[in-house]
Amino acid sequence: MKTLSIKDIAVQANVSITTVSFIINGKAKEKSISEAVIEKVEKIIEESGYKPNQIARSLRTGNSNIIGLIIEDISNSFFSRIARLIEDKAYKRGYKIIYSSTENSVDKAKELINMFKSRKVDAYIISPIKGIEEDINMLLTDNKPVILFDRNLPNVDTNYVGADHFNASYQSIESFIKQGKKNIALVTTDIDVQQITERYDGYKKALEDNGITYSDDLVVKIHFNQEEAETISQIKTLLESKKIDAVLFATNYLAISGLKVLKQINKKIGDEFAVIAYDDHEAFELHTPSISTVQQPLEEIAETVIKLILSQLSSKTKLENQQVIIPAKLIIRD
Amino acid sequence: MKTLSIKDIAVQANVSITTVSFIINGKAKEKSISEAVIEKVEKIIEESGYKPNQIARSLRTGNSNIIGLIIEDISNSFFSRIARLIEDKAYKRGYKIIYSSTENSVDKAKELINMFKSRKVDAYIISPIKGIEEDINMLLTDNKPVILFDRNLPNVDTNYVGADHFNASYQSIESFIKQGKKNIALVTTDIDVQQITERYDGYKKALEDNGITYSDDLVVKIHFNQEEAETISQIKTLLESKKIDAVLFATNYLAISGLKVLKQINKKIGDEFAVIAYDDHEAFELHTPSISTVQQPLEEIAETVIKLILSQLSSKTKLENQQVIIPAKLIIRD
DNA sequence: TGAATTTAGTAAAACGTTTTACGTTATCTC
DNA sequence: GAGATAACGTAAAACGTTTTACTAAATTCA
Repeated sequence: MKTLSIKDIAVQANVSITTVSFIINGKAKEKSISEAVIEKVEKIIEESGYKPNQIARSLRTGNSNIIGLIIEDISNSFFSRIARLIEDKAYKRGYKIIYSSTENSVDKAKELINMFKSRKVDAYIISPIKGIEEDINMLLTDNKPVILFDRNLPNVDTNYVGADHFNASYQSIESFIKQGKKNIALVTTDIDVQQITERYDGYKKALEDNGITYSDDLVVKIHFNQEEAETISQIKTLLESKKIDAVLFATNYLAISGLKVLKQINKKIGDEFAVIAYDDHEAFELHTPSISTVQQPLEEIAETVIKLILSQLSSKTKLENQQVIIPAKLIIRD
Repeated sequence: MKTLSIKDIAVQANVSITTVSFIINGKAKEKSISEAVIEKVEKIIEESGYKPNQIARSLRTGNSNIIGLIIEDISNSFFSRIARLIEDKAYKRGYKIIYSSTENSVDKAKELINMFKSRKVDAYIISPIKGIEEDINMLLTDNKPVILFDRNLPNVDTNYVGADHFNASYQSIESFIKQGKKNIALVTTDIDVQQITERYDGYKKALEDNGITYSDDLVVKIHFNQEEAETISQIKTLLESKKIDAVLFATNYLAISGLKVLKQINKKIGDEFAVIAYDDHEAFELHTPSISTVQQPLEEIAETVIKLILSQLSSKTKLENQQVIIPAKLIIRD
């Protein structure tokens, strides 16, 4: 069964292809097609179930109604929740999402950008990594809307939406200090992206401002792509050997590993020892005791990203770039 | 900056478009293009950074190297983990994934299938819902490979990959019974999909086989799209009022809500009261005490799905449909 | 009434590829 | 040395749309 084309409809309705095209695209009035013809054609389209070939459309118009979403890892709940929200909102406005995970590999990220480019996606939503600045700049010279989120790139001049990582981290540490904690550790990753370094900077600054000397011994940087067993053993070393009385985990998956360690070594969270995790996770609320977390405003981030994209897509002229920083919320539990 | 086309390359190399096309597609040898020309053209392509326009390619060839993935909800960790695995494996074989969530809406599912169709995706991976049988059958008459996973549709004759939900459920209940439990509840959803009814049937059969009378009072079916607060209150009613000594939760998100209830009403899991959750979740291992779960073989499911897809895509003839049922694993914790 | 305008519609080019069918020359075979 | 084959390559159609520039008839206007 050959699939129908606009030509088949035209033949059946005994009008030209052009006329059908105008009707499909809602330009019938403007192009002064008579009511009678419009109805006839629409009826045929309806009955035959004809659907325009989007590929041909894209080839001709140069756009696709598709937005490309590039994230670190769709199986991380932070990203999958954001993806769902973005998908949802985009869908309501007639846009589809293609997504892919970079797994923090520069090569894969570059490849993804290329693939999206050759598929003519209309806009890009990227949670970027260092090393792809040039590729992004090429998109920008192509006049494609690009929104970075979660992490910013210093050398790229475009839109950015993200949480205020520095202050969230700062406040977390301050809350530890107010509880009288003195030996506050930080478990973070070694990937060199802005939102991670901000969390680190917030940690450091909060200590300084409160007269606590920063010590490298209390910070462990976990290698991104390693096995969880390795991560667990590194965190275990930290938590066992030191007289640490509080820990901030810089990502939710590090916190998960950390909680596993605490269970293994039977170290209890309570008055003697406090924990805060960055990025909420269902496990944290359920944990006994509940784990305090820094909640990113997912809904707001997604909404802002989509709003920026759409306003750019609908505007003829290049809009002013925007940097939207949304406060994160420290949720103290138990 | 206009983007380069194959024509620009041809002009620059002073050969025909055809020749460039043959070289790009590795048909140079076969079409007896000389080594010299090949090298020249490849050099120009390399230097200019030319990338073929996939849209034009798709229009001409009728396929896209894209696989469409339709799932219930990308923010559910079961699906996001499967998606990540599938994406990964597809990517290694040169295929990209477009995904979208149905949110269990028949209309949205139909729309998605249409959109994928008009984008000429090469194959479909679908975690289906009732009501889209006809749409899927149309894909099949179009000779597109379709793999259903997680849930099967009785009236659709195609490939299926999923876990053995009936037995997993049966075994869970049996393990309760072996522990001496008598009043075993089931918390499930009201969506009418195969993998959910199988879990229900396994529950019922295990009770029967062990001489325990089934009671409707011990089963609560949660409406799919409702607010979590509502869900929690329904589960609370169940767990508070009955002398229940064990519960099987039929999905991970129901189990999460259930655990929240237990925390609220301060009911402890232990010798007196046992819990098993379907589909693992990070929260379960961390929970105190750890929660036993039915683990689906994600890796195997993803691998099998991709294997089936690829063998169909590379085969000229229609292959025999396969139904792959993979055992799930009951993990008893603590 | 005849020029101008409006109404109703169409032909054909263009988007960037792949692929079929064909055209030269050079080489081989006997 | 003539016919066949191989080597090297190309022109042009086709994929299914959108859009520009156009035409022919009907209506309006003064």
